[in-house]
Amino acid sequence: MENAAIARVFQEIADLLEIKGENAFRIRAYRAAADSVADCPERVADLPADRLHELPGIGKDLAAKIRELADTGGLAYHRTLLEEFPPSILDLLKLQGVGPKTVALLYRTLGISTLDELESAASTGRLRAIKGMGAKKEELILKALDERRRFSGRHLLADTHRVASTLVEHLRARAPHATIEPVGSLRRGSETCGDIDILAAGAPPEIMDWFTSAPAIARVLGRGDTKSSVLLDDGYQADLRLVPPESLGAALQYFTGSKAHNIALRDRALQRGLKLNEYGLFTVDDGTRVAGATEQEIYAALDLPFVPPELREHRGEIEAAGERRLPALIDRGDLRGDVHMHTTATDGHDDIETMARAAEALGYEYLAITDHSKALAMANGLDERRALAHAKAIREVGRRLEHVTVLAGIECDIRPDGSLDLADDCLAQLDLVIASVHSGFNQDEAQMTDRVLAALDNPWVDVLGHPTGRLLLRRDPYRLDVERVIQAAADAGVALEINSQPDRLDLSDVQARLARDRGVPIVISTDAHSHRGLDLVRWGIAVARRAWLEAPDVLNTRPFGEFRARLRRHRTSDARIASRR
DNA sequence: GCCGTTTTCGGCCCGACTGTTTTCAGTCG
Repeated sequence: MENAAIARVFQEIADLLEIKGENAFRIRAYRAAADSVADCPERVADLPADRLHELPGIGKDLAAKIRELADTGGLAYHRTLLEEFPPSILDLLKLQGVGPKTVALLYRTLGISTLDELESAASTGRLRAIKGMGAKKEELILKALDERRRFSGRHLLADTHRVASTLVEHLRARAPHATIEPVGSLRRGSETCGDIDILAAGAPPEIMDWFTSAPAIARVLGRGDTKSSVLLDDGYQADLRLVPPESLGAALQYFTGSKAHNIALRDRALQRGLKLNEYGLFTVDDGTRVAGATEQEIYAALDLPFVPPELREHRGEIEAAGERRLPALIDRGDLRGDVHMHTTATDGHDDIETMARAAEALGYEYLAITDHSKALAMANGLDERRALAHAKAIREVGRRLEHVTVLAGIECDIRPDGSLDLADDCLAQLDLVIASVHSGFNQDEAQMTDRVLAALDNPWVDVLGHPTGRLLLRRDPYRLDVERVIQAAADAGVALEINSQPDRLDLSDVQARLARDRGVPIVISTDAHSHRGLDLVRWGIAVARRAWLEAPDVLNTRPFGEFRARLRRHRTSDARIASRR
C-alpha cells in the first residue's frame, strides 16, 4: 500500500471524527500522522515496527494501524466509522463555508449525506428551517455548490505565481510605499497551491477596497479591515492580510507557514517563555514585545538562523537550524548549464542555434541538445542515422559559438521491455544520453521497475529523465519502486533529473532529497521546447531548494570540464565503456 | 492519539470574519 493511500485513510478518519465531534487533539494526531506518512520518502508499509515509531506523530496505536493497512489493505476502525456515516458525507466537508459541525447538523436534522441532497434542500428553502441557519447561509451553500462544480481546487505553482503577481502588482501600483508580498505555499515553492495569500504592511486602509475591486474578481467572500478574501475568475481564492509595519516579520513568518512548521516554532517559543503570533514574539509573563519587524529577528530570538521558506515544511528544518546545519541552498545563479532541451529536429519550436544562443544569453557555460528518439514517432523522433546527423549539426553550431559549449545529446526512449530505442553504437557516439519513459504507462510496478532498472544498466545512459512520469493535477506517477531506482542510480553513477516543466517537477522534492542522501548525482533541466522554455528552470530550482539541495549536489552547477568528467560514461569503470575509450 | 531537561498524566497554536447569536459558535487559514 502506497504512502498516499495510507495518508488518505488517516485524513478520512480525522474528517469523520470531526463530524462526530470527537476530541480535537485526537483528530490532530490523525492529521499529523497523515502528513508524516505522506512526507516519508520510503514506503511506510515496508518499514519494520521500530522504524515506524521513528516517524514523527506515529506512536503505538498508529503504528499498529499502519501495519494493519499494509497487511490487509484496510482498517477495521475506518470501516466502523464509515458505518456511522455514509462516505459521501465527506464531500460536503469540501464546500467553502461548510465545516464538520454543519455537516453533522445537516445529517442529523435532515438526513442529508450527498451534495445532490444538499442542493435540493437548499434550493427548496428547507435549510433555513434548521435552528442556526438563515437565508444567508442557505445562499452561501448554493454558491459553494456551484463553485465546486466549476473549480476543482489546486493549481500549478507556475500558474499561481502568474496570477498572484498580477494581483500583487495591482496593489503595489496603488500603495507604492507599502510592503506587499505573496506568502503561503507560493512563497514556500510548493509544487501546487490551493490558494493565493498576500500580505501587506504599511498600506492605507483603502487597500482592502483596491483588493476587493481588483480585475478578474468573481466574488468577494469576506471583507474586513485587516483581512479580506476573494474568488478570482479562474478559480483561485485569494486572501489579503494587512498588518502594521512593526509586525511585518511576524506576519510574513506566520502566513508563509507551513502550518506544521509554525506549530513547531510556537512550541519552541513556549519552551522559552515566549508567545508567537502574526503580530510578533512576546513574553508570556507580561506581553513585552521581543521581536516582530523582520523574520530574521524572530528566528534569532528563538536561537535560530533564518530558515528559508522552502524548508518550512516541518521536515527537520528547525532541528537542523538549531544545530547550525541548515544547507546553503542552491540558487538559480549556481547553474552553469541546461542539459535537456528539444529543437525543430523533433518537437521543439526553435533550431539548434536559437536554443544555444538563448542558453548563452542566460549566462550558461554549456548546454545539451537532447531531441527525442524514434519511438516517439508523433514527435518525429530520430532514428540512428538522423541522430548522428543531428549530432554533427549540433557540433557545427558549437564550433561557431565562442562562449558556450554545445553538447550533442539525445532523449532516448526506454522501450516497454527495458531496452533502449537506439543502438548502443549510436548512443556511444553522443556526448550525453538521457533515458526516459514516454509510453506503456500501464505496466504493473514489477514490470515498470524492471524496465527502468534495465535502462540504468545500459552503460551509455547518463541521466534518467523525469523519473516517475507524473503530470501534476492530471496523471499519477507510473507504478514504480522509486527507492530501488534511486539505489540503482547510485550504484551505476547515473544522474536523476529534476525536470522543471511546471506540470512535471519530477523528481519531487522528497524524492530528490532521498536521492541526494543516497549519493545520486542530480541534474536540474528544463526539457525546454522553445528558447523561452529555458526560463522554466526556476521551478526546478524551487524543487531542489525544497529538497535541501546545495550547489555541489547538482551536476550542472559544475564547470564544464568537471561536469563532463562526472557523467557516467566518463567515470565508470564498466568494461563495455572502457573498451570504447 | 502523541509525547516527555518539570511530566507516563495532562497538556496539545491561535486570531479574524461571518451569520444569527443579544454574547457566541462555526469556519478558515
